[in-house]
Amino acid sequence: MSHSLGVRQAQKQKTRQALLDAALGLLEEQSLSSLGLREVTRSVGVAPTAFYRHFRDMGELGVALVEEALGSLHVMVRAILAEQDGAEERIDRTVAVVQQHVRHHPLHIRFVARERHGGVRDVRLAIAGELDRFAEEVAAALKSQPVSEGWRDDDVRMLAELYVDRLVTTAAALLDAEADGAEGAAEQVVRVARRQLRLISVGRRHWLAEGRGKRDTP
Amino acid sequence: MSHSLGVRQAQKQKTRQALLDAALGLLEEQSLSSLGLREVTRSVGVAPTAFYRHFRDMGELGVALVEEALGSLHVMVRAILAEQDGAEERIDRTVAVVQQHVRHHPLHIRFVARERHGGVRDVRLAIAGELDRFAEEVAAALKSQPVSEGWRDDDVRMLAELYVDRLVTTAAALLDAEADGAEGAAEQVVRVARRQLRLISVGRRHWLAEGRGKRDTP
DNA sequence: TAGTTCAGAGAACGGTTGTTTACTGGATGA
DNA sequence: TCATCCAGTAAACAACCGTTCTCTGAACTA
Repeated sequence: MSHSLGVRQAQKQKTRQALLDAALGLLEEQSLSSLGLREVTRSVGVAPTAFYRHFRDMGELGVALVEEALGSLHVMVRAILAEQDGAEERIDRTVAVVQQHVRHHPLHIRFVARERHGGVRDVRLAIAGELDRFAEEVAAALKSQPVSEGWRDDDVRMLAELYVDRLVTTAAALLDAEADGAEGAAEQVVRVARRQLRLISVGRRHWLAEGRGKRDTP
Repeated sequence: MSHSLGVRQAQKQKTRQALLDAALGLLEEQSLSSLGLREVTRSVGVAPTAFYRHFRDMGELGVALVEEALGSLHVMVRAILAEQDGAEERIDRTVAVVQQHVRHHPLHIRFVARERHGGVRDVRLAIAGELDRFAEEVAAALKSQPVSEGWRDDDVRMLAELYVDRLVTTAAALLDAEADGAEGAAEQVVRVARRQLRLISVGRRHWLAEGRGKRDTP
């Protein structure tokens, strides 16, 4: 893969990225369905009509932002689950990675949290699809752990979704905590998140002995 | 409390409610920050200026909608937690109540899910405050259960937040499931939610023996 | 009954929006 | 070198927005 993109294509991708960046910045304090095309182009410093050279409408830009924001999740899950430490340490590492991810990409996290149930259909679907893929990866990773021996596949999946939702919620809470002045707020969120994951982990270890059985083996 | 409201006040509250209802309906397919004042009044059939007799701006209407949507949560939690059945049956009842609540007030649920991280600050704060109160009630109810003996207060609170988040997430998922054609989708969401709550419940019962201790009693 | 209050109507304002149409001028490739 | 392509420009459009000001008439109060 050479860097031969041509001056033409290179410049185009440059302004395309500028549009994405400008939109992401403006979306810190409003939602996608209220963000205007002109607002974005004005922020970049190009003519309104230039927008159409890159996106059909704001919805399409939103979908592009989803890929940009959630594409890096996959390397993240691998980084976490590759570790061979104990469950306790892995939980701490997981929360730490989430916290540092929020610190490095606050706007992306904000965007996803906001538009996950937002007013633009295509964007909602894109986020749902991406989170679904993410949950599937987590499920695969969980399944290969010794603790999951004897688990039904859909139970593993159920657990994975529980984890994913918790991580997303934690990320959103961290964002609010770090934004809203209070000093120890972020640390408080981290501590609660750790204990919640730990409790889920405890439930996981006792699932087969106690949680199941009751319904399936009469 | 007599019904002496006066014809004047009665009529005013009537159109105020009409504005709220119309807004809630329009918010099914867009977010609050993109909903226009004129759009709402047009939907009701009154002049745009009449809006100001009831709300300063759309944000204020949004806050009113939050109270309307989340005010009924408190009777809900009491209804669920008042039951004296086993943990298993209580979980099934809880999910059933959530499902029926979603069916009866889909627009309210949609609104809360969407604006919880939406673009209007005051509305976000109102929702956060209401959910906080809700979590506090759940915590109080959990604390009075035998299983919580020996639990630290902030651990109970941590568990309560875990439950509340799960219920909110489940409600939103149910909404999407019932909207998006597929027949068994809602039932699938219900089954997963039940098992997730059950797993958390298992973790809860083994928390003191295994989850704690490790950190606090060396 | 006479005077006051006030929810809602009506018209007008300056400003912003998305989209169309026609254009320019530098990169591109034969 | 020269014709082609195409990212970005410029102007104009009708439609919509939030907000202000003035007015009306029915419900209130004294």
